[in-house]
Amino acid sequence: MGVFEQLQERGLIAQTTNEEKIKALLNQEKITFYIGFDPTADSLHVGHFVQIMVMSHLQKAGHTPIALFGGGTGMIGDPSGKTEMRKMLSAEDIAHNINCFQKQMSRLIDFSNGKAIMANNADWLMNLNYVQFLREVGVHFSVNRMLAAECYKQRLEKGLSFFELNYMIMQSYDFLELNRRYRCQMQLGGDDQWSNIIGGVELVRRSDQKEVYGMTFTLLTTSEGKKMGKTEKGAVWLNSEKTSPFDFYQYWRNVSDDDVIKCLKILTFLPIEEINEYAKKEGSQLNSVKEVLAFEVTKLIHGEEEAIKAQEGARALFGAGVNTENMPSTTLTTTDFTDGNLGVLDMLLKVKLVPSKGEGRRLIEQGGLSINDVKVTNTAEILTIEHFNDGFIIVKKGKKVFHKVILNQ
RNA sequence: GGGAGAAUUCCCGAGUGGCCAAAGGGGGCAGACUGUAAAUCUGUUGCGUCAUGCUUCGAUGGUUCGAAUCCAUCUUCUCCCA
Repeated sequence: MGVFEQLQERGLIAQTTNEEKIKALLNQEKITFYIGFDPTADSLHVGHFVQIMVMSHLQKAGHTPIALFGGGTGMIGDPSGKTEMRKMLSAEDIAHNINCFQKQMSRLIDFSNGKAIMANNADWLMNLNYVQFLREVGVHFSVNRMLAAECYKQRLEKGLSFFELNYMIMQSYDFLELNRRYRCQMQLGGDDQWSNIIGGVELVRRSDQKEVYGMTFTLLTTSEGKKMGKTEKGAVWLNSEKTSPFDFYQYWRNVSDDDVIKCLKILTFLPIEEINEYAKKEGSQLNSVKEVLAFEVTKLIHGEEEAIKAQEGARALFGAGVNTENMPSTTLTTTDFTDGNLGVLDMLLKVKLVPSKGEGRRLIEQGGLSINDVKVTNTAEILTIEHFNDGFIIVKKGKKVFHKVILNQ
């Protein structure tokens, strides 16, 4: 089975510009392909993870990935599917973000010995001559067709600036440039990038008369159609400082039944046969499959050691034993106390379990807070140093959020 | 350049002088039920030493006993004409 079929079987492929040709290329030749990443934050998130998995699959099949960072396009921001214009990032932010991306990506992609390439489109976009660019590249684009593109429709209702309309052209130009520099033959991306990818494919054909290809993958959405990897607190990040391995693990541990198999296919390297076995399970049996998913995904991102820690931590909390070792924690010192006392509400606020005292109060009133397994009923409850005789207390918020509060005397 | 309209609490969206911390929905949080799932039901959702206190309705000033609601200026956005 070729790598194309593998990707297909895992449900990764959404659209292709020419399925037969791409299949032949991927299965029989060694090609160079690229995926673009917009440096809008200082960490990759789950959405990027899918792209990286695909890169990795293809790299293992002998192809050469180019990770293209949008240092230049990031100066504009992709309007696709957005209802509002993105706020502009400064050049310094972008450089910093790219740096962070590179570090994280190196975990999953082998960049040694030219097995993969990193590029930054700022290298060619920033020095473009406007008139020359319009003459060479601009002539190949039809505004009529661009406006008809699905991704701009939403924006047309709310207003779209010329500034943003150029995003597509710049991304297309990237393909042309990468084709010239690295003989890159294929662009991959999330399904929301389809319009932009086609733009590039057409530009290369018109400008250099070369045949190149594009392919998109399924966006990782929940069964309800929402983008996956978002929580109320924002995105689920791959950076352990922004999303702890424990929380990361818990995110996957808690996906809904309908999404488990899909996630296993897309986000892990488990053999498809094994996944198909899991897919036969039903009902509450699926619960254990979620554990597999959470473990595997955490292992890929944070390493096996962290994954084991997270798993043990979670099992201990939700199971019988009391293992508090790997729980998220906050350390307080005696200076956080006044005369050896600390109100529960203040404590909750200090460890950021709650954004305001009002919310903490409500939490307690509704019976959602326990300390060391004892339900807190009084909002005015005072914690003293004695509560920390073991050196810490276990705070449980709701059913799933555990936090260890350590006292550093 | 000319004309019309809009800006409300996390989001959508009511509210057009006091009864407005502001309807309703979404989302969030908590409780019940469960499988650390989904669905459902219930409560809750500006801040506070929470008993009548404080700060919110694009910004700044003004009118008034009293404004999210009226007036002026400004900012941003949408639409129509050029």
